[in-house]
Order: sequence, then structure tokens, then C-alpha cells
Amino acid sequence: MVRGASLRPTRQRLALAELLFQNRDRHVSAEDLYDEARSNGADVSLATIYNTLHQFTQCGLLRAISIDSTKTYFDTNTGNHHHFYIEETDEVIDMPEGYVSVDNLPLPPNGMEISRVDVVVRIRGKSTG
Amino acid sequence: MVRGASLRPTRQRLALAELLFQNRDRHVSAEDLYDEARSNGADVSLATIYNTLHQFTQCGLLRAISIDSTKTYFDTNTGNHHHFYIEETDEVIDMPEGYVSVDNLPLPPNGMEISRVDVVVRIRGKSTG
DNA sequence: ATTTGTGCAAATCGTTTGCATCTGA
DNA sequence: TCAGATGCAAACGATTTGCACAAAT
Repeated sequence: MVRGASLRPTRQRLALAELLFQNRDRHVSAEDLYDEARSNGADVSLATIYNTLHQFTQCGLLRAISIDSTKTYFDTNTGNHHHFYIEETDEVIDMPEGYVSVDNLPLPPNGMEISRVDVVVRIRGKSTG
Repeated sequence: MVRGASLRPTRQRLALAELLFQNRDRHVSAEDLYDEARSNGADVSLATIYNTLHQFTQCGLLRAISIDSTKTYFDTNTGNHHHFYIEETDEVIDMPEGYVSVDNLPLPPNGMEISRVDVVVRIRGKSTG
């Protein structure tokens, strides 16, 4: 997988890939992955975490989502899907692929084309609001 | 307007409110507003800009949008509308209200309710991609 | 007079960078 | 060998905070 993206299969990248892709549909921040790697005995620096996350993103192995808060999350599901975002906890949940439809989009400004449509449904506990 | 939100109408808040609401549909970052205030002779500190933006947001005078990049933008249009986001320049453009429709939303997880649905259409120059 | 807001500078937090060292093809 | 990766610590940029001073009710 890593090799297929023409990245050198270094110890660190392989360790991180394993953590990331052993379960589908994960949303991790750099810090999350860092902690996880450490507690799994993988000796990886934070800088390498960031490098790797960005490289994986660039190769299409991950998708970056910046919904809110100051943190960037990386989604292991790169398919066409959208997200719930839990306001109280900053959690991100995938919606099943192909479920949501967005209609009646106005045309983009002249000379521009659509690169992606992101739908975020912000949710909260029923009593809280 | 400021008074209506049960905020004390201080010189700074009034100056910022004037800058913000004299044109509809603005998307400003704290830094933007800071520069603008200064060049208009309003003597406001950056800390106060942040305070004011957050207070206005809490009162429903503004809406915070955190689309990408590390910056938070504040939208003077608090109505039901969505955004284009120009990837190359970090610009945010309003779509006309009521245009877009989102259908087939899956139900939120148990005990949760939808607080808002945000649609961001990421666009880029036609040649760039 | 009392409460609330303001300004400054220092602190924080996520993220990036420079550079010396290491590692995989 | 040697381009490319890694780790560390320092740098960064947006935002926040603590605290003394000022302004609004």
C-alpha cells in the first residue's frame, strides 16, 4: 500500500499505516496518532507523524478534514461520503457513502470548477440546545 | 443592535459593529477586522477584536465558519445559506440563501439532534487541478 | 460604586521548519 | 552511495489569558 504510493516503506511509515488502516473509518488527529503509536511501542516523532499524514493525504490514502476546532483530522475513508460532527466533543462520524444528496448547487464563479462538496451535519445532545 | 443583544455599547463594540454590518455578507477573520479597524482610525486591540467577535457570535449577530486553513472566519450573514470556498486563496463566498437542498440525511445517533447543516463547495481554478 | 470591558504582553496550542543524523534502494 | 526520511528543538501563527486600568450602568 505504502509502496504503491511510491513512498519508501520505512519502519515508521509502515507502523503508522498499520495503525491507521487496520480499522476502517477512523478520524485521527496528529496528536491522536502520536499517542497511539507510542503506546503501541512504535518509536515515531511528532514531526514524522505530520509528514506521514500529509504524504498519505497527498497520495490519496487519507483525506484531511478540517471541520472545526483548531485541529485537523485525517479520515481513512477517502470515498464519497459526509460527516456528522458532535459539537460538544469534537467527534467526527462518517455518514454512509452515497446517502446524502446535495441539489441545486449554484454554478461556481467563472473559470472555477468544483473540487469537492463537503457536508457537515452538526449535532448535539437533545437537551443541550 | 449591540444594545439589543444586552451588550454594553462601548466605543469599540460600536465601531466594530459599524464596520461589520455596513455591508452585508462579509467574511472576516480577526486579523482582517483588526487591520480594517486600525485603518479606519478605530483604536481597538486584537484581544478586544477576538472578544467582540465571539460575543457577537454568541448573540447571533455573527456566525463562525471554520472551513479550512487555521483561521476562523466570521460571517455577517446568519441566515440559512452555504458557501463556496476557493482553495487557492482561502476566500469564502456566500451562496444565495435557500438555493441548495440537502436530502436523504441519515438520522443522527440516538439522543442527538441536528444543530446545523453546513455545505462547503470547494472550488479551484479550472486549469489548476 | 460596582460591574463589565479593554489593552498589553506573555502564554498556549497545533503545526511547521532547519538541520544534523540515519536508512533504504 | 546518496537521495530521501527521521528526530529534535526552536520557530510560527492564530488565538487565549492574566491582570491592571478605564469606562458604562
